[in-house]
Amino acid sequence: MTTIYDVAKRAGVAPSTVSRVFNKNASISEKTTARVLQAASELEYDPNPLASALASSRTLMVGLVISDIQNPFSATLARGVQDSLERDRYITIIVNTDGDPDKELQVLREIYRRGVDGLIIAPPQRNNASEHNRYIVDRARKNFPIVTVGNWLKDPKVDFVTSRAQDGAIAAIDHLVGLGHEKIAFIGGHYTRGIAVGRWLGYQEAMIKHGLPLMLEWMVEADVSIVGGESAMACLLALDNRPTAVLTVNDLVALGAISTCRLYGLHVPHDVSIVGFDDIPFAAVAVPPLTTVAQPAYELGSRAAELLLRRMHCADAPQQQAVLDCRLVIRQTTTCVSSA
Amino acid sequence: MTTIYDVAKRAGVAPSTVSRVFNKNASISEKTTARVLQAASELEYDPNPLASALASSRTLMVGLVISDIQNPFSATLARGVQDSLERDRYITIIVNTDGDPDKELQVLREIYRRGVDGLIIAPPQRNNASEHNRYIVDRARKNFPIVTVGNWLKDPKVDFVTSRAQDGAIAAIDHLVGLGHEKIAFIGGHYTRGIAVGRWLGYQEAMIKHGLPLMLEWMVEADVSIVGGESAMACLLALDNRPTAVLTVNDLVALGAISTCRLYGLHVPHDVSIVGFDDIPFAAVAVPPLTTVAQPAYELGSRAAELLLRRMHCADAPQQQAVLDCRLVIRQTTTCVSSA
DNA sequence: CTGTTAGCGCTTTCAT
DNA sequence: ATGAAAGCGCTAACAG
Repeated sequence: MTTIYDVAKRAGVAPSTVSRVFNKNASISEKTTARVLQAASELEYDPNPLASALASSRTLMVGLVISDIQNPFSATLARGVQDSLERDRYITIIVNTDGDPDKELQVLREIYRRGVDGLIIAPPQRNNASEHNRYIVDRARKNFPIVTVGNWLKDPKVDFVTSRAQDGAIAAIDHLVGLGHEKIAFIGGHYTRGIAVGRWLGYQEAMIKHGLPLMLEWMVEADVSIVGGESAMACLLALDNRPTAVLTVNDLVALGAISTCRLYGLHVPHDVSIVGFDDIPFAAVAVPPLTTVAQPAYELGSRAAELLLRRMHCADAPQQQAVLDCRLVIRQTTTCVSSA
Repeated sequence: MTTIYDVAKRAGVAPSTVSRVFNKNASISEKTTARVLQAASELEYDPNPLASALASSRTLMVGLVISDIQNPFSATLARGVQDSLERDRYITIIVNTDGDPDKELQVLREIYRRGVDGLIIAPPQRNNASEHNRYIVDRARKNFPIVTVGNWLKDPKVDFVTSRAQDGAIAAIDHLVGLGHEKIAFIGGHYTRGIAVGRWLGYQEAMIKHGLPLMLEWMVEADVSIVGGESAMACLLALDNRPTAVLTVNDLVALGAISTCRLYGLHVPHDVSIVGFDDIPFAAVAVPPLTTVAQPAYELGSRAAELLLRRMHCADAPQQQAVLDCRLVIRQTTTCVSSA
């Protein structure tokens, strides 16, 4: 293991000079720089990140908190984060909360004490009074860089990026209404989850706008997974007053819902129209190809990373935010309401 | 920030004693332990992992090298790794290689110099003479804990876990032959990729076993993605002598292949039977539901983590390995060959 | 069972 | 522009 001292000795300079050369922050003469670099390469010197971290309290690590990496949306977002961050030599530590508030707080703590330089939380829990949101805001107020995705914690120290999911949901309902649907249900995530809120609101807003009834039995909470979609759809189909169309909180749920329809001998879209959310890669190759509200998952991640980088450079910059558009992708799970 | 010295002073003991209490490795009297713990909690002491890492060269971090977290198989495997590792307070650093050997070597280096305590590589490149495989084996021989998944580097210092993918591929071909197919193609990953090799071999072995021709034009390499499957299938369909069935290297490719079939007006399974590999969550809800060789992705990950943990505890344990079974899941993308 | 004493390898004032 | 020196907070011999 060759250290900064070895290099210093060989180059005939002080250790601090070597440090400066490698961190290119102070001004060092061309000549010295060259000598140091020469010595370093001869000795195959490789700076030790741990020592550096201890001395400077900068680790070049950032934490990414998501609910589950197995969700394609999260995975794509994670790639967006990682790809942007690695250009600046940061590594990303991904932790899963499984949507459990307790676990979220726990991983948040763990990752924070590990000394990450910043945090991306996608999405944070929704309840602003909750212990972990207080935890997050506390850190942010102490100038610890945090950006949230999909849900803003309403504190000027917390940067955030989000998509216009609410508008996306409205576009979906508009589309459905345009096809003649009036009995439109919504399968949402558990209401406490942050990222789903815009979808709930968009659904409700659009229904009201069109003068359609907001029926409690048509708004069902589900796990945001294939299985969750399956059982939620089963509930809907058990109703006397069945909806003719349903908007779902994400594509996984939509796929599950379609699967249940098939199980019940119902044809999608002729008997039931279904709209998903996210436009994960499988949406396009599903059968029928899924009509869905596309969210820019990768870009949400990369933008979050960019905001975080800027914040880490400059702790007292004004609050940052980025809001990206969603886009309704009409494929083949939606059609005119049947006259039956 | 309260340090180990603060706690030591308050408890009236030496710093090293405090350290011992927190690492529960040495024997400390009940009484002292209690006093230290008391003092620590009063001061809200939280050990600094960075300092600990520098002093002990143990970081409680392990690296997980995969090709792409967006592949559901990798994502599930990653959860298997993370869930097992976090019980022992390790964090997992996930890096993607995108199947690029250069990138693999680069991330391997980066992660290694960060001081991870061990490495899981899933899968490593196949070429044993390649620079990065030499790199891996070198580290392992110097007692750096490494376990590979899906491909063994043929060195006794490298532990590994794999699945009987070859048997799985054989079972798939047996199934197809049982349905009367003789013109069976294979869409594989790029041949240099590690994990795909067993599938190639299984396909070939089974074809030979059944006395069926191994035609070059029926063995096509593709990106292991939906898009890769789409174009590979297009190649197959452009052939004069079209296969009636195809085994694919994974479900993504299978889904892409099915999509292309539909585009060409071909019915799956009546015109073409398709078998996937992995049994990702989408396989079951695909239409038609995908016949596929299920791999225990999560368990591959968790077993890899277990082997790694053991290896990290005991550097000179004998070589470890775990081989898990695959299982053919027959759904609805395979049927008897049509007499047409 | 516990204390003393050196570091781990780098950064960072403070000088010059 | 560069050097000297004092840590960052913890661990690990070694000694007793």
